[in-house]
Amino acid sequence: MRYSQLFPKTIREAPKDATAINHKLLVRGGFVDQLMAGSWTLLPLGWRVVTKITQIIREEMDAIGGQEMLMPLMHPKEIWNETGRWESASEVMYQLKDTREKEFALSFTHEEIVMDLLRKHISSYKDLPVAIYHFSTKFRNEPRATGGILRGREFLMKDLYSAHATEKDLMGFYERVSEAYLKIFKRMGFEVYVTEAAGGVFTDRQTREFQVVAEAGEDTIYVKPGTHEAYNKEVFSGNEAEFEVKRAIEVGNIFPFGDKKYAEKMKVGFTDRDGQKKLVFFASYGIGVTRLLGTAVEVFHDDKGIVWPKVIAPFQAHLVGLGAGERESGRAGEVYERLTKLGIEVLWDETERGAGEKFADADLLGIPVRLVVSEKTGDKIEWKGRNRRETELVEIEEAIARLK
RNA sequence: CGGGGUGUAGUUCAUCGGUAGAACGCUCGGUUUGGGACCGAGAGGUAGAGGGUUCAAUUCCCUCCUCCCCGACCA
Repeated sequence: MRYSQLFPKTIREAPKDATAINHKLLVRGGFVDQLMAGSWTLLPLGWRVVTKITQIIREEMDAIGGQEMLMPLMHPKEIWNETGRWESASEVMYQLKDTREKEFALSFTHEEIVMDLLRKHISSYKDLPVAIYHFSTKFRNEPRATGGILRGREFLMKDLYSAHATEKDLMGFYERVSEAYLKIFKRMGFEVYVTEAAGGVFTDRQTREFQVVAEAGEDTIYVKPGTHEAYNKEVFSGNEAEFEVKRAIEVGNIFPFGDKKYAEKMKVGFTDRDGQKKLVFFASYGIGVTRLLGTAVEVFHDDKGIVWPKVIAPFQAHLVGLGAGERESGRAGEVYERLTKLGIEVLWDETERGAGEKFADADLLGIPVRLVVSEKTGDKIEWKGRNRRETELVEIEEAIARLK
């Protein structure tokens, strides 16, 4: 990608009202654009990062047997009435009418929709278990959208739903999902804790939250030093002296509903091997995809900009040509062509701007490796890790080899 | 929803009862090229909306709206 063609360009100053770091840096870098409170466009750079994040999640979901699909975002009132959530969740649910006065909800979750699918397509114990997931937009009537993209009224989420013939099978899978979630967040480089928490409008049962340690977090968790034992402040009832208090961002949540909460109300059953009609055991599992984007910026940045972990960076290398001789026809162009042909994602700043501006942009955008070609580099190329201070001069072949 | 703040050029801000100005950005020309470089020229505004006071309102008053923060709320 040539910087001259990238939409949009970086912005020098952060929006005046922005206080959250993810808000300032993502807007300045041109990763996101705000339409209104709690509502954001994922611009090309931001979408690249989201694509990386969703791919990591997809790999781990598929690895435990999840099947990806896509469900609608506009739901009929009737299906929400089946569980009573048209009323009980009305505060978070956007409800609307069409011109014929038919009532709809904009999706804030999909349990009811999945249950409807299951009762239509599941009839035997042989059809179970099932684990289905999708990435889609969630609409939530947040009384107060805040924290940049961390809490929106419209955001991307991965939600997984599983149905099982027995509670034992459900709990076994629940643990597998829990492990997969930890793997996902660790792959992204986060310090993550699993906490028990309250289920809100989703369930009366205790649920499990995945908390990434970050100052900007809205949640307070108690962590036992040297262990993975952690509790959300909401449900903590231990000896505070034995724990460390940390701020954290909730990036995932999993709910083992069992056969009562949804299956009973929506009559989702199957015939077991003993010929008996039984209800399915059900669970749902969510990861806030756009929240992870914001969380990454909150956790990985310095005073100059973002420092993306390699696995979710929008590009792997930021190539900068300095001086008139290093633009379109120069060596920078050759390096760009070679890297691109090898399938390495490169952002090439081939503009006529000054070095300072280009470097400032490279720091802001946070691509893991900065490559510079200039008079000073001679036949070689300058390599600088975004998380390093020092630069090094390496052979072009060496740089290419490292990026492969 | 309660409390606080905010709204003027694309952005960040200044101004002030007498019809608006800077910086950055943008356009054109030129000089530059290792940390947001420089010179010259230029475009760009219904001062959030509505109402009121006044000879005159961006400025004072009222209402509404926006966005941000705190709280309540929250997979």
